[in-house]
Amino acid sequence: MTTYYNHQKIEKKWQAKWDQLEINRVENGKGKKKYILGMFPYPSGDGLHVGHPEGYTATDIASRYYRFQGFNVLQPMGWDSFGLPAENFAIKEGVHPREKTKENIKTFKRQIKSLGFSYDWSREVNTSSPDYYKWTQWLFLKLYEKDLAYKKKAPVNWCDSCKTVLANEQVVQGKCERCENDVIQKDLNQWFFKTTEYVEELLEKIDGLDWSQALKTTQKNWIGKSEGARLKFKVLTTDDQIEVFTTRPDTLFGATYMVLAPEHELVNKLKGNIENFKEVEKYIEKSKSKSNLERTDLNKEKSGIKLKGLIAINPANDKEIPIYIADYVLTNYGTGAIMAVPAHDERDYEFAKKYNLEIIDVIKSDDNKEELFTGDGILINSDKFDGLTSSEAIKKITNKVDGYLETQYKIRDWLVSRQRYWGSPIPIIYCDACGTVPVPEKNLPVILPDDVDFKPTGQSPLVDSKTFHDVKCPKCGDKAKREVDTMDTFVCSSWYFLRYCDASNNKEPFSKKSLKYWLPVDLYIGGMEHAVGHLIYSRFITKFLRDQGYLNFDEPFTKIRNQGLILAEDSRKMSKRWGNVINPDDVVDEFGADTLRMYEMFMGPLEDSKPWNKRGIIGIRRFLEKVYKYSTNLKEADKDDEEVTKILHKTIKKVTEDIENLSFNTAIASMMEFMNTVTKLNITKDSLNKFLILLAPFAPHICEEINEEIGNKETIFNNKWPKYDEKLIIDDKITIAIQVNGKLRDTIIVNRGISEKDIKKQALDLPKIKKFIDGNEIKKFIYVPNKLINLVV
RNA sequence: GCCGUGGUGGCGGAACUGGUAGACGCGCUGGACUUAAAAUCCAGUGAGCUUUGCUCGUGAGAGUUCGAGUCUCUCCCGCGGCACCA
Repeated sequence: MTTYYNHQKIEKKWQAKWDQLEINRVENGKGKKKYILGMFPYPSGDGLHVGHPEGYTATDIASRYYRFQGFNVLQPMGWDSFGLPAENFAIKEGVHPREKTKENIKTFKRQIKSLGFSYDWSREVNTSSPDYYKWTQWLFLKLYEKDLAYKKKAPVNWCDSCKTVLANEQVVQGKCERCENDVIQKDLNQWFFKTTEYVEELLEKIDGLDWSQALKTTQKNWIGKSEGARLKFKVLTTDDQIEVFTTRPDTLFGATYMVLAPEHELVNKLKGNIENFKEVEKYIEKSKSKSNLERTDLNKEKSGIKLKGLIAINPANDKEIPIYIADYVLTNYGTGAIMAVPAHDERDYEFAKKYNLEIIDVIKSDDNKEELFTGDGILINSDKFDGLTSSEAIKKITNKVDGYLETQYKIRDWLVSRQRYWGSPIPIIYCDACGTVPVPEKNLPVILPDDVDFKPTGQSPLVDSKTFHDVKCPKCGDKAKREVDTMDTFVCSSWYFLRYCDASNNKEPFSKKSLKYWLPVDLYIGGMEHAVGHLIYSRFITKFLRDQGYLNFDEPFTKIRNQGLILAEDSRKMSKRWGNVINPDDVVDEFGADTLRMYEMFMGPLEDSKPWNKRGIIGIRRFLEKVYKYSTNLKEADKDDEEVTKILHKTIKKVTEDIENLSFNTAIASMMEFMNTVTKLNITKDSLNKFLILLAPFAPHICEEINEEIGNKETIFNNKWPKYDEKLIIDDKITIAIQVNGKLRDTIIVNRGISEKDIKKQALDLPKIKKFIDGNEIKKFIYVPNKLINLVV
């Protein structure tokens, strides 16, 4: 490729100059603000992926644009640098995770810097540095103080390949998100954050946010609210009761049997009453051995076993009904037991058919005579409740049987402890005498020790560290032991956006004042994969800190956009396995950062996934060459002719609006149109300057270079964003489309504002139109001013 | 299954509240420059046909309308989320 401009030279030159001028440095509290944020990367050993520059270019364009508009813009960058890959690398290669992480960050930083993003690097954060994780530990202590961090023995997700527990959010389709190993359930004593404390607010406030519908529903589904009632069923000849949660108390008269989860405590408690306990035990063993995936496989036939000798009483009609256990009932949702209404629930219906159980219709379906009807309707066979609608009956029947209305959620508390090394230590000490004792704030940070063996054994490697593990109790001074688990890396990333506001504060995690000025984040761009993890956690932490008086807003991220995946040329995901990965370094080398930035923005809408196309990059490079060539050879006009003025103002308008809407692809298209128009013409230097400012957020290096070459003294980024004049965009001559019966037949050019009478006359005089009307009577004449005419004959 | 989202040339994609479908870019075709090529520049480029022009055309089918890529209904397909959640 011939190069008309030397991108390697000028991009380096301006990056150094901007650094030297510190033009991207921002101060707290100066004028109107924008906080524009891209999700900080995990600095992996593979280096930057072309997906990173996509989101980061988008935030950079927005940041530069708002600076041109006079805003004080915070656009920071940092490293989400704790985590498993560095530790696994350490196990394999014997390099300490700290060293490996340091090296990776260095590579990432070089790569990111080569793209010319306008970050304020003085605010760089690094979650694995003690200056940072000190405050992650502080956050833990604050949550602990308020009982929102607690330790509990519970069935948890365990990945036997990663040798650690996982949060629910890290289990995808029953598999470990990281290594795709089957996740198994284990009863372990683990630390949790009580996200459920804020569940109602987390759900409710989603609607008010400027997020994509997809993101909103994903998060709502994850929270999984359902409203229903809690009802109790007596178990005959015992003092026990079975509690169930149901969303359909209106169908209670149709409950013909009950089902317990195999793990339900009553099964063991009442084993003396169960005549076939041997068989039952066998069934329980069998379902325990099934993986999560098997158990939740929808296609499999339901199985279960009757608990012989146990009879429950339907509280609505005092009927005796049998009790089963079946693994289609989950132990960790609701009460782990259900009332089964086969006439009005698909699963119960299937089960009842298989085991020949009674089916009683209690809701009249509209018209169909099917046995199964799952909708709402009018009650029948329900004694005095007959004739009520479902919604009326829900309350009344619940009241009658002394139940109560209840809301259930799918979301669980956040499991935050991990049995691995490369994470923030949990600031807790266990003392035989005093119990669980939090590390006093003044003793933070609890430093991650070096005398450990990284080999994962299922216990945290910190267990082996003499310097770390054995400690004095802060309360009584006796021998005590530290908590050896570390925190989930998502704890670190749940508050990093706060730290940027005050990144070098060593007295507190952030000053209230700095948060008050910068937050909430005005625009947050990142991948959709964080919909249920990071974004829920950050919202939870924000609400918690608000309630503790540290900040004064409810939601951290007012507006989120999720950049789409960049696929490989073969439309598959880029992957080392397929050998189709594009390295941004190569693209920057060959075409330059400006070209890469603009190409990624030109590929399509930000939120769509789109395939890479090597040829497509050339189009952008050609465009930039054209701009460079044209600008540096410009024969200045004294005055712009009308056509130039018009296209310039049109372009200003389009680019301005498109940046605000993050429609970067069409903004670029309009700048190309501008160039296509003016290359044949001479324009004034003033107009050229304006155009260069429009382009500068997209291609900062080349615009800065041209700006200098055409004799402007100051950096282009000291300018104001150009304004457009709507009046100058309007054409005097306009093209009117002429349709006959809705079909385009001709167009005419007329003066703007022509009267309906005049244009009708002109239109009817057109030979083509005459031909189509052909003496027929005109039934209707439709005129859309300055646009079109439709003649109906 | 439920929820969300999308389906437009050879390709990536444009089209504001219904109003000239295919902007912009890639590719392709022809031409200029060149010994030649690359690069660059100019022209063309949805399909079909009986080619001054006409017909068809935005996943399929119906509807509303003077007029539908855009609105309504039914269906098909892709992508993403949840999924035996009671």
